[in-house]
Amino acid sequence: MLDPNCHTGVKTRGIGMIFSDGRFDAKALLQGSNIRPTRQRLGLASLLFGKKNRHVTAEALHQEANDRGLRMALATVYNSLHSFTNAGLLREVVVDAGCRYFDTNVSHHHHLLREQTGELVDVDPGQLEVRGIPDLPRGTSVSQIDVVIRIK
Amino acid sequence: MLDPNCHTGVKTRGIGMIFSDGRFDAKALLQGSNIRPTRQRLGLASLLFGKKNRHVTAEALHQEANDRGLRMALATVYNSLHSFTNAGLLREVVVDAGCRYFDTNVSHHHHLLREQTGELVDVDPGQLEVRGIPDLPRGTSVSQIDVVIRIK
DNA sequence: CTATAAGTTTAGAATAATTCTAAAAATATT
DNA sequence: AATATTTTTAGAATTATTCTAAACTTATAG
Repeated sequence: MLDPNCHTGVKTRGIGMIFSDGRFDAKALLQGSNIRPTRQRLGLASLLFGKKNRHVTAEALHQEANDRGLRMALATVYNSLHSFTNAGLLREVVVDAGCRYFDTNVSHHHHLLREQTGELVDVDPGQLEVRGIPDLPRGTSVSQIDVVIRIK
Repeated sequence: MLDPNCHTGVKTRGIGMIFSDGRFDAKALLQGSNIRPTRQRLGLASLLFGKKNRHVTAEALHQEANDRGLRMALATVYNSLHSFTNAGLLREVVVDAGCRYFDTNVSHHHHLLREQTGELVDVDPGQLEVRGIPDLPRGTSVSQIDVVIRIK
């Protein structure tokens, strides 16, 4: 049986971004999505896609970049998150009316939210099933179904 | 079979808030929840609970109140929405990272969101079923499960 | 009823997250 | 190398919301 976390395994993002030593090729990933591999974007891509299934806010990612010595403006983090999202490398998850979360897992899945900490955990759609989708208004179609399990 | 909209029928909010002519007694509702029936709160309660299953933002409700000649500050709308929510008369629905929606249907149910318009429609939990809740971290429990069907 | 206490409303300031602006810097193309 | 295009940036602007403290309303006590 597959590891549930494999849904967004690095491999799903294209070919040629893993070095033989296992390191991650951010440059190939960005170029494969027609995003210029600038210093800032490469740094952010490494932070985001070097590990599995991350959920970040712009603020937190900016902080993390800074902690690693990657100096850049917060606006650049926002710009990059939006570029990555438009390219399909990230998707936004709505779990909080106060700020935006971006998820490196772009395949269909759901979330478990620890309300105390704001921590998000992916839930495999093979495990969690939604049945009984209602009739939709004429001329509309489902664009996405999100399930959020809030725990405390 | 029950009307799905009946879940938050006015009756579920307590006794004594419907006049014999069908009009809605906002004062009794608020008093029953230990909320002082001020002019502003009475006006907002009438707008909110006089009809079934409403989904409002503070801005929109403020606008609506103004249009009906109920003059009040936007801060009062926020205060009232929070009071009502704390009293269990409303619940917040998270479907947008940009602003807060409040739902007059406080019973367990789900939502259909028309992405084009921002319009929310309740989905009865008897109709839509979620199966396969994953194991939770030790010491935690489910506080709520939200399903949002986004349509376009 | 009045006086007093308690709670509410309000305008405007403050905050938080995000987006915008336009000039400087980096990257790509000729 | 020169030029064109795109990106980054600091700081201003915007949006939604919360805070503040003075004025006002409502409730309670005498």
